[in-house]
Amino acid sequence: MDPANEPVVSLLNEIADILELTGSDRFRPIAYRRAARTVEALPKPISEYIRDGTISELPGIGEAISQKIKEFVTTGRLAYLDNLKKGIPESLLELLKLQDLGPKKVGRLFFELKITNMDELEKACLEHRVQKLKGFGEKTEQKILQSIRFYRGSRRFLLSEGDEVAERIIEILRPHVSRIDAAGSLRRRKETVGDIDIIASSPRPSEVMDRFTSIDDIETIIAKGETKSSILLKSGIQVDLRVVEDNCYGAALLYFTGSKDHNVQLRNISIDKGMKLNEYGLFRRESEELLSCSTEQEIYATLGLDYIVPELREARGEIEAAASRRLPKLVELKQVRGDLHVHTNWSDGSSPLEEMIEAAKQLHYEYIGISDHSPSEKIANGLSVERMKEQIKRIARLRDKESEIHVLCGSEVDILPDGSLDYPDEILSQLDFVIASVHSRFNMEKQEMTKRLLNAISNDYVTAIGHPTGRQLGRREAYSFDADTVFREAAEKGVLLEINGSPERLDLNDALVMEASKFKCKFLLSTDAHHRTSLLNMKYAIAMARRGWLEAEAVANTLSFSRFSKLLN
DNA sequence: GCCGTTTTCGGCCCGACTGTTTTCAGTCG
Repeated sequence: MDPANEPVVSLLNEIADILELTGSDRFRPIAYRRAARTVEALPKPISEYIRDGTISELPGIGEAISQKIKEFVTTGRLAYLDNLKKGIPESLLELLKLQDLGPKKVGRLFFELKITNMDELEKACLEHRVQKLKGFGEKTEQKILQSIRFYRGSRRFLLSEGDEVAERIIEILRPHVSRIDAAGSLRRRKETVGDIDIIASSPRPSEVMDRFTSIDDIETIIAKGETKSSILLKSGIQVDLRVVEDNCYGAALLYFTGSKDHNVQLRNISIDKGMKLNEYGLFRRESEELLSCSTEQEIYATLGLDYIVPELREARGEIEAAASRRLPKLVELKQVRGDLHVHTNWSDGSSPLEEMIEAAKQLHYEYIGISDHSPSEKIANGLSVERMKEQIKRIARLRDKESEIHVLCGSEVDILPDGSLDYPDEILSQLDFVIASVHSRFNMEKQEMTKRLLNAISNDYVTAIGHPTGRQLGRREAYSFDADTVFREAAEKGVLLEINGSPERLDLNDALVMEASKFKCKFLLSTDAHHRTSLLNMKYAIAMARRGWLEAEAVANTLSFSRFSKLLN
């Protein structure tokens, strides 16, 4: 999400929360939440949509909500919300984030027990006052206490962390199932995952559930049923398992892959066509006759749609594209022919040059580019001019010996605060390529940072901008810069934009890839590997590229070496 | 509050699981 939009997303969600608590029309909060999701997915600050008058064209944002956003953005306040909040303590809303506590229950806790915040709720549970309320009981009270503990330690997880957990659990369950896959946001390759959804088919579901709920690092079993169970692992990550009959596996996989908005759109199309879609299949609405369910492909086809890969299922126009046969032919991992953002133990990597080259050969790459750090990165043992010259010679010798792979010598060169580069032209001119990155002064003013990046782009030696926003998931926000201006200039000058596949970066992300594509930018997929095994992280760069609707044509390192090297000159 | 190849008004995805009920409301995904 563009950091500038965060307050608007919170605003819309807060309105939805209060509307739910006070329990008026049940669809109004849904509308606000949908609008919040739309704003969250925007690649640019909402103020730009207000300025060019396109705000009310955004899905789920109509006249009323766009007026409210305008008021909030221009004045920093919203009279409607101030009014709504009267009599509702701010701290009450946080209780809605607790698992198994929704607006109805929170409302009753507030009105009947005068509970206004998490600590008071915890106390009331410990004193067994909550179980005395009608409709609440002993178990509810225990669940609330558990939810509070979970909430206090919860966070979203990196896609790579999710992969690791899912792969392990799938291996444990595999002997008991016919088919099994990770679904949900993990399968859609979102940059972070909140929990893990696994879907399986088996003739003996209870056996699968028994195995699942006896995995050794379980903190608690949240729910256990014949077809659906949830566990919380000690690591804090929740895993949901759904077991279905094998003949309807496709329908279940489709349903549990989401996204929610994509599913809603599919269901609406089904209704329009006199059909009904649920996790058991696609049915004729009147007769309940089963039309299709065994594979996702078949279900999309029955709905008159081309197959939509999971990475695109975000309700960003993919359904319209599928209906009119205009889906992009997305770039694939096997089309990537080289990796240029690779560190070695010359700077802060942990593998020697030779090992990185060897690892690239095992991936059947045609080329690999070495790009250690420049002098300013003292903490990363950046290469001085002298050491850089030495590495250039060393790589030249290795290159001559190599018959299987082309070895390029480049550098990840710091973009200094004024936008100049961290090596003199004498060095830059000897390098095969330059990835220019910002590693310092992240808190510059937007205008200044934009100028800094534009300066770097205007340098003739620069091949690509590395991790263009500088964000690190869960740790550091993106620095502020005018993305459109930078993208336009990069496209103009033929400077590539990196899609950095390092799991804590994923930079550019999907939304910014889509935005940059509007300016016809070209991209460089890379891993920023600091160890030979990290070259495998190319799959995460691919994930962002595919979620950003990229075709191979827009990705420079899908080119053969001869064409790629022409691009470098 | 949003939205429209049957609608500018009347809909708005749909089923599983849990706990507290004794037939169902609340919550979740």
